[in-house]
Amino acid sequence: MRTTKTGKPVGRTRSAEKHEAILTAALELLAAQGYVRMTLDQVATAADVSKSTIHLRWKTKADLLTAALATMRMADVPPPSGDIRTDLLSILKDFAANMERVNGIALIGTCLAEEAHTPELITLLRERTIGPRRALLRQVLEESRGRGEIREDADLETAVSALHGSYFSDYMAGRGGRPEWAEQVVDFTLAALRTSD
Amino acid sequence: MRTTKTGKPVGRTRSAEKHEAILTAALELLAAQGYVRMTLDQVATAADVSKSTIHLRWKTKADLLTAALATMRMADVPPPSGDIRTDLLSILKDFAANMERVNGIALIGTCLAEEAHTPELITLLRERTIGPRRALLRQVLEESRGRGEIREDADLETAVSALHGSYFSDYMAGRGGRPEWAEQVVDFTLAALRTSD
Amino acid sequence: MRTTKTGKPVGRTRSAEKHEAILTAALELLAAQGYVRMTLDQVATAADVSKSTIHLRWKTKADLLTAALATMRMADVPPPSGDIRTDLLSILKDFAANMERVNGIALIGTCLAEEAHTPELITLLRERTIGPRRALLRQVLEESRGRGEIREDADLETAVSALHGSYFSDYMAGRGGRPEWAEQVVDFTLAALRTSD
Amino acid sequence: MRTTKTGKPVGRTRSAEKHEAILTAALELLAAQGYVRMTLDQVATAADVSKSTIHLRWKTKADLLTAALATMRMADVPPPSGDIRTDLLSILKDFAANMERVNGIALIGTCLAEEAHTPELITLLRERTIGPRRALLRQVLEESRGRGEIREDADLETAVSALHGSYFSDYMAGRGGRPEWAEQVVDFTLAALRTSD
DNA sequence: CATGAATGAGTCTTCATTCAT
DNA sequence: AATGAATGAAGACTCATTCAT
Repeated sequence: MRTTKTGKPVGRTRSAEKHEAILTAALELLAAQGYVRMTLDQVATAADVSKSTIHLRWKTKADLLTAALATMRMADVPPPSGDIRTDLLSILKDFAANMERVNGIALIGTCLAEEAHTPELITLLRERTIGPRRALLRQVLEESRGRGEIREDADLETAVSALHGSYFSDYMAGRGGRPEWAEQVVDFTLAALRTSD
Repeated sequence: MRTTKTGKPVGRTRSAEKHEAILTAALELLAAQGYVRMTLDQVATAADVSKSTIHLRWKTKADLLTAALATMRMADVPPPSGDIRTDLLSILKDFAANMERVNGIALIGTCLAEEAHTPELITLLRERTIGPRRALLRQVLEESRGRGEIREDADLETAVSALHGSYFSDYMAGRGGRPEWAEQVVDFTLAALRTSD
Repeated sequence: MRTTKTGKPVGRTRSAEKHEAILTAALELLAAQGYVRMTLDQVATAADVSKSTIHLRWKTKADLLTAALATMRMADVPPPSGDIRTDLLSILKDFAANMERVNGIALIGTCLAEEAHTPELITLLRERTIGPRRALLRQVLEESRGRGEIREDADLETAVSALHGSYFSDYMAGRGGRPEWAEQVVDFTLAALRTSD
Repeated sequence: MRTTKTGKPVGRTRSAEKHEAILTAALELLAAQGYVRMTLDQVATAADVSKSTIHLRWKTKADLLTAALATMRMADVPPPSGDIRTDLLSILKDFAANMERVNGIALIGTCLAEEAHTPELITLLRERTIGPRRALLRQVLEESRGRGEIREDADLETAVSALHGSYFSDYMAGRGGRPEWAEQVVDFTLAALRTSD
């Protein structure tokens, strides 16, 4: 963008509200409709913007949706308490809440389904949400191991996969949304990890 | 195949072949392209059939895909050996092989993404593949518990979710396809379940 | 196209009327609007056909217009009389009549303007109309030379260009459509060619 | 360039540069793309100006292109030598050179194709380039006739059309760009015009 | 004056579905 | 039963033009 000598941008400035409204609408519609079914018309209407305004900022539909996904970020998790059970629970409950808030299952479904055509989607999801979430879990486990609460030779990565993955297996099996889920999987995991004394 | 009273197959032999060819093509394309991207033209071409022939048997695209998904069945798993570790491994490895063979992740992604528009898809998947697979796992665990190898109060359903779900978490995290996966998650699970003595 | 054993085409047969109506409409609109301005909607409406029907037969707009141009053919010119002046006149008058009937100037203009983007157009025009027309003229000249009415060393190709080209120069100069044109250019040409004795 | 009474250039020097840059870019793009295909964005980019700056000076696309065409002028032809053959050749060669330099065929094609929608274009072309070029030719012929080298009753206008028009016929026939063209058509024309003695 | 944002109208093309043979 | 033609309803993207800064 060109600027004047004083650094002020020349011409009319791009509306930040519109920008955000578009991305928000796009993300919601992506979750609700899936990549292909979602139309730019819908986004334009939802964001109260003309279709051309969207194209002005993102050249293609794929670009828009990539940008929309890139805005996704994990919500903040309370700081670790030092108690492994408490901390794992708090991460998983936040995870579940997040998934429900943004219709995460559908979003993930779309990204998986689109992998062959638009691989950026699942990559972004991985970087922005899946990776960080798993990292949080792993960190709690490592610290606990540092405190000697967990067996030295425990396979923490597998523990993370169990904690995180059981959510999806449950959803697919039709037992998603159970409030006990977090407690159950945490206790199960701890049983596998704890130093046997 | 239907037969007449005399045992001779009814006239529409040719039709039955087409029937199957269509369903097979539809399933493959569903996994490869996703629900919306897959077109009836593609199915028709792949099945070497006219588009009208498809519509003759299934009124709509959704009907066809529902039928296609309904044909999915778990491949046969070797009979239980009685050793819990062996049996769980054999089930999980068969599961992973299956997923790769039919591009299962993409298929599941599509069904999840489409849940709002075509809920039959995920339902079918659940009934035909997810449910049975989980049932197999559960059965092995229960029998082992019957033999006293597993704690009486063990949460078997959560164990199943961990075994099954870790596959998805791994995939999403970009660590799918690892051959060690099955061993690792089985050993992790057994550590949680075994009677501590 | 697949056919039955008896050679009869299978399924509904493609309407020859529609086919022709589309091509006719396309050619007319091409002349009236030019390549880019002409829309498939206009063609569909003019031919009383759905847009999809057009796409069923021609994959793209360029394909359609190429096909439309390819249908162009010179109208029939009366058989040569043996008198050079009569024959040249008859060819040129037919040429002028044709040009007016199909709005040839606009058509040629479009093909020239599109040369960079759709070179097939001018090529087709050349093969179907310009080339044959010039060939007719040349043939009359050659036969006349054979009869000794024209100088042996006369540059017939240049004569053809003068006869044919003066039409365009006149049009561009704003003196198109003059009924005397043909006589004048023929007499001029003959003056250049005749054996001086 | 305009100047104040004191001879100092008027303030909008910068503006005048832009003005010219726009017109130049427009003319080039008109020849390269044709009326409809050429976009104001392309012009703006080529002229290093914003689209709005264009609209500030010309209300519509048609206005701009009309103005652009109006800037066209024949390049200067060397002063007549008094020898008819030499002078005709020099005019025609300059003509051909011009046509190639500005992609004149495409430009003319566009103007002809657009005649129905934007008749100003061909009118301008006629006034600025075709007319003057033909006038040059005619003048040489008339002077030659004045010197008695050409028959009194010769049809000079037709001669001009032959000289000028053969260029287009040749181009359309696929024999454009031949260096001999000018000589051939001049000699042909002179053969028709010369006083037979 | 000059710029960039914003937009509405329009265009080609695709596709599930219905018709005619 | 099976085929291919025909279609209406969309959808992504483009562009001349108008606004706001």
